[in-house]
Amino acid sequence: MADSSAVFSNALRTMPKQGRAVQTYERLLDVSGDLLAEVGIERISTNLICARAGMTPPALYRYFKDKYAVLDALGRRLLARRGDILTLWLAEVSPRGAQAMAEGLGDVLTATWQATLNEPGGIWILRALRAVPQLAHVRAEAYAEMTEIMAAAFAASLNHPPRDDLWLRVRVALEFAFSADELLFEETRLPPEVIIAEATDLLRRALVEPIRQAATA
Amino acid sequence: MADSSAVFSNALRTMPKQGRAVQTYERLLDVSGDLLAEVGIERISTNLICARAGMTPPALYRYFKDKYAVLDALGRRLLARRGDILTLWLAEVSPRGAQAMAEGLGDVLTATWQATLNEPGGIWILRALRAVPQLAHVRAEAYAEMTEIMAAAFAASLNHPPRDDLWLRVRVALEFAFSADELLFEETRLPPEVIIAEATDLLRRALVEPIRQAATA
DNA sequence: TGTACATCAGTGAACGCGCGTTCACTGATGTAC
DNA sequence: TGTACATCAGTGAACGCGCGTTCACTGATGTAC
Repeated sequence: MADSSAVFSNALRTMPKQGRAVQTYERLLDVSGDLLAEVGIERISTNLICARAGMTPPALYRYFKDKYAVLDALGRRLLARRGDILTLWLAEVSPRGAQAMAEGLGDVLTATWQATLNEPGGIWILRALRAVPQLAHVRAEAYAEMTEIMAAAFAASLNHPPRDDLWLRVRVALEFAFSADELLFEETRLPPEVIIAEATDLLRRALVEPIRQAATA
Repeated sequence: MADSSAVFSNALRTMPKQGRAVQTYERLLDVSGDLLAEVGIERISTNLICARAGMTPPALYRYFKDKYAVLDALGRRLLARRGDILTLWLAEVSPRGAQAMAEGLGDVLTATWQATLNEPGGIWILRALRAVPQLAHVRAEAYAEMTEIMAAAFAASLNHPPRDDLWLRVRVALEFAFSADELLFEETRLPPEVIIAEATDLLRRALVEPIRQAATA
């Protein structure tokens, strides 16, 4: 499912070839995620990452061109996982029509949230991607791609509503949906199920129903 | 309108007293915003801010306890301006009922977006507030407060729908609404009016209509 | 209105520290015969 | 199956630079009489 050209940026130096190297590579990313949560984007450093990973700096620079390449790879890895969830879900549910999609909305929101929860520093990676100018394009491209996939799935499962309108509607809905993630991490006084239920309800009203109406009108 | 306890954090060292000092203080914040957009949150530095502002570091440390106090103040200033817009709008429109609020939704979205546009580095300030652990609470508190105000206005102008449900609905809607800002800055291929119209439509369906139904049911 | 003094606003120069990154190297793993 | 060699994976130690912050100071503004 994961397209390797999306997962690995060209900012990488050497691809890990041996099993041991792959472990090192993944470990550096995991540690980076943890540190992003602990010390934040403007305190994290390559030296710190290496120390925490039990390695020396040249080990990092073997795989990553520079500091931003680490964050770039970290972001792509998480976005690819989130993207896979959406793609899998669409493949499963979109042949069954808009009704099924409306009903499954809560599931996919939950699954996406869980993927971010399971990723070391998950939410902090998403936030860093937004806040660092050098990395913003990674998020932008991933979201544009997801919009494309989702709009195509909607168009296919309905009576072909106007293409551009649909694209924009899906784009806005996707942005709304992913901002629910943010809420889930921030608003910890409320149980996640309640927040997800609420967000799902809003999205259903906002996205799915209008499209169904447009299709049957 | 602006509550000074919200605008000025206690991380400030000395309050500016003379007119010249106020100018210096505001100038440091403006420059910080610009630099946030130019070099990003993890490249900005106190030395850089001072150099760009045509001052020396001790001038900055006269007013700000440390580097985070600058970003804290910068964030509070922008959030206060955005909050004022919401408060003013609610005061004007909420006495005229839910219908008027639904109709004015596009206006307040536009005004909030404009406020961020006019602020040096506006969108980058919002992003930085999210991405830096030490600052995240500033945004969280401001949004919680806005939710309170907005929920109160809705409750007052309707037949008192259940308090907790309403709070959550408004909280989610607010998060959605502010994520539209992000979209406006990111998706520059589309004209802003189109994005705002779309976001407004989704929010109307998501927030205002359900509450009206709940109130009349 | 002028002067003496107190307070406010900013400068010049530097501090120690950790940053991102690299050089020259050693040890571990895979491959050919 | 054993050995020789090539390639891959990582280490040790350090570099120059800019970071956040401070000390002791000078100049600008306000205030009392």
